[in-house]
Amino acid sequence: MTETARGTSHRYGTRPTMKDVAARAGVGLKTVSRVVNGEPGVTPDTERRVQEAITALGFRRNDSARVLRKGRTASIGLVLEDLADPFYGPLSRAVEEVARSHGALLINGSSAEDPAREQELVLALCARRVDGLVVIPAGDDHRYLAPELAAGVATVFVDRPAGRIDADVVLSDNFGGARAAVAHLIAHGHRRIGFIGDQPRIHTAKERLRGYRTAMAEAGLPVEDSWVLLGSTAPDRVRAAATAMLAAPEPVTALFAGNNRVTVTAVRVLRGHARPVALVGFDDFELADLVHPAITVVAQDSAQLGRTAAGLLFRRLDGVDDPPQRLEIPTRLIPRGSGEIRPAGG
Amino acid sequence: MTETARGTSHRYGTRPTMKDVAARAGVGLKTVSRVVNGEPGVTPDTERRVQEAITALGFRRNDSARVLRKGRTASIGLVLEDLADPFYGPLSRAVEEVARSHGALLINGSSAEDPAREQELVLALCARRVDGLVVIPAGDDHRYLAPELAAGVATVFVDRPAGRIDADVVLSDNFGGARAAVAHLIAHGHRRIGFIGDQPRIHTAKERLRGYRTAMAEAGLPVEDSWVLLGSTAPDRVRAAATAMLAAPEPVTALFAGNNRVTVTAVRVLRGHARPVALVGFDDFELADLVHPAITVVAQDSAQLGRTAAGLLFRRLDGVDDPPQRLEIPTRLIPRGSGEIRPAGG
DNA sequence: CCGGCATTTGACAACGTTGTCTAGGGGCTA
DNA sequence: TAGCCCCTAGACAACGTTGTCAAATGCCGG
Repeated sequence: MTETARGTSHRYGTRPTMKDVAARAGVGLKTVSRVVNGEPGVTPDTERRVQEAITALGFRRNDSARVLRKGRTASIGLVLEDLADPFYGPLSRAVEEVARSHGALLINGSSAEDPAREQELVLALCARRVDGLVVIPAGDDHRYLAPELAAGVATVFVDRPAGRIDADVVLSDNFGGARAAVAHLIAHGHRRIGFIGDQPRIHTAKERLRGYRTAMAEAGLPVEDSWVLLGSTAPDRVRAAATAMLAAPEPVTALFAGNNRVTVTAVRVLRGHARPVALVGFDDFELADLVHPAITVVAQDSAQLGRTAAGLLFRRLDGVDDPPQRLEIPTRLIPRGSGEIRPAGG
Repeated sequence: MTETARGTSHRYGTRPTMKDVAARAGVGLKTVSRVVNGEPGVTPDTERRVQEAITALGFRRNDSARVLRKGRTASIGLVLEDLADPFYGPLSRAVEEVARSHGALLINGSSAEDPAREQELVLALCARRVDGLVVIPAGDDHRYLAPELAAGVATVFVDRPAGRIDADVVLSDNFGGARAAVAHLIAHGHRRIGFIGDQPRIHTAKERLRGYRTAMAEAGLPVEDSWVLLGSTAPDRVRAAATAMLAAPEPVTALFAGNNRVTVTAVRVLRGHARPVALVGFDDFELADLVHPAITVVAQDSAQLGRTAAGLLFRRLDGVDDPPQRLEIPTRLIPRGSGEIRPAGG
């Protein structure tokens, strides 16, 4: 394509390197490196010549080569379920903010709740040699990460614990939050309370279910099988289940929704329902206070989860070598009205 | 630290390399490379030995070195304003999905609407040698990107056009959407319509303002200065402005909100207001239909924006070399009630 | 005026991978 | 059985950067 000597010029699509800059400035390679990295020991005059060459050629340091040489990438990976989920936006943003404050970039990927895809993503990030990982697990077996951990990839799990390996984890108080939510409904006179939650394979779903059952048991209330729906929270399925619970001969008088998607679907179902039905949802969401009645929720601070996890990650990267920690972020019951509805005829 | 011969063993914190694997399997370096990359020309028996060594050592290919050698990183960068904004979640997810289907990872960063930070991020991504960039511009001068574009970094701008350079861009029909929204209000009898929007420095805000003015002009209606608020859309500021517009001697009877944050604030203001006031918001948001009255909005399909932009980006990466394109994604007016309110006493 | 020291500069190897090229061995054909 | 070719395998250079070390220069004190 061109017979121009390498090192003096550069072809289209080929970026100029330090060698090119050095040749143009009439200095050595290492001097360019020094200027680019702001290292001392360069005459103002030399520095100016190099800077001019850099500008003229449009040189930009190749971080791949730098990484290869230095061993650190100054980037961390974030694997979560779905960026489009409003719960993860603030979390991701918080992680990014912490990364930024440490001069690191954030690479992220969505697992779509698929364990195989989670593993694929995590290993791809390890191949890029990210310095650390923040993972919201989709799967429940993370032994595949053991070699990476041993090799020094700092890893913090968020929202759900790692499976079958010992690692740092930052969780919400799912159990306590759920228990408080259901206790709240019971305190307002409800005895027949439905629960609609995610697949019990998922830690948060399991914990929230446990909170529900515990609150019921503590009040001496039975839980009928037909009051509990676990599994996919696809709107159609949730709608059908909620409708059935409300249409039963002895209908539930209140619903506890296991996550924000379920809550929204429940609101739509209840809207078309004759009798008032109480509702408490896990996860806060924007506008929960504008719906009528305003929705009582158990709020978790997803940004705080992200901030805490990223903070822990960078402590690890700074060399802190304590045994793996398990941090829990408290949840908060926000009464707004929908949970304070009393059972009809109660 | 250790006198173990390099190449046979590896120290803690040092990952095994192909050389280590080769030594352990008793084969040559290139053979390991062949196995790792699934290249042909390796005996099943040799391959097995290599695989065993890989597993035993926990080897994972170092993509930094690979990138350095091959020139392509199989990653693209996404720079947006704020991941926590619900508008960007689906967009980001869509871009990621397209990237994934092309075997690329997504690196993203938030500019926080700060041009300097946008530039910093973009250049950092270029230094990582991402293959391409999807940028939602915060600034209005992107000449700093010219050397990168010349070097072959494919770049697509989304939501707002690039400033002072010629590049691909994917936009929503902001003008048409705003015009339709305001025309909708006018059709329902409104003559005094307020507009609250972002800083006119931002392209979308400018276009929406233009749509508002055009619709008013087309109906032969004047626009008073006090009906228009531009600039920061901080809730307090928006609340004060909306309240003032409604409390004026000749108050506006309808509001057009320039983005979803403004809409939400407006809903809160109107909720506490005596007279019914019509409202149309730009951007759809979850639960807009559950608020009372349900909020009429101009919906833009942010996922479609992301998909289109990423699609265009990968076409570029595949070598398509047309002149820069400008694609426009249509918006859709979704009447839900709040825009159909007729002016009091009109 | 000379030795020694500090400062600036550059040559060179190394990081871990992949592309190219060549060597060696086994099977097939004439 | 000799010659050829194909298939497997490895040696080596190169990607662009940074760390190490040594050379060259200039300045100081004696």
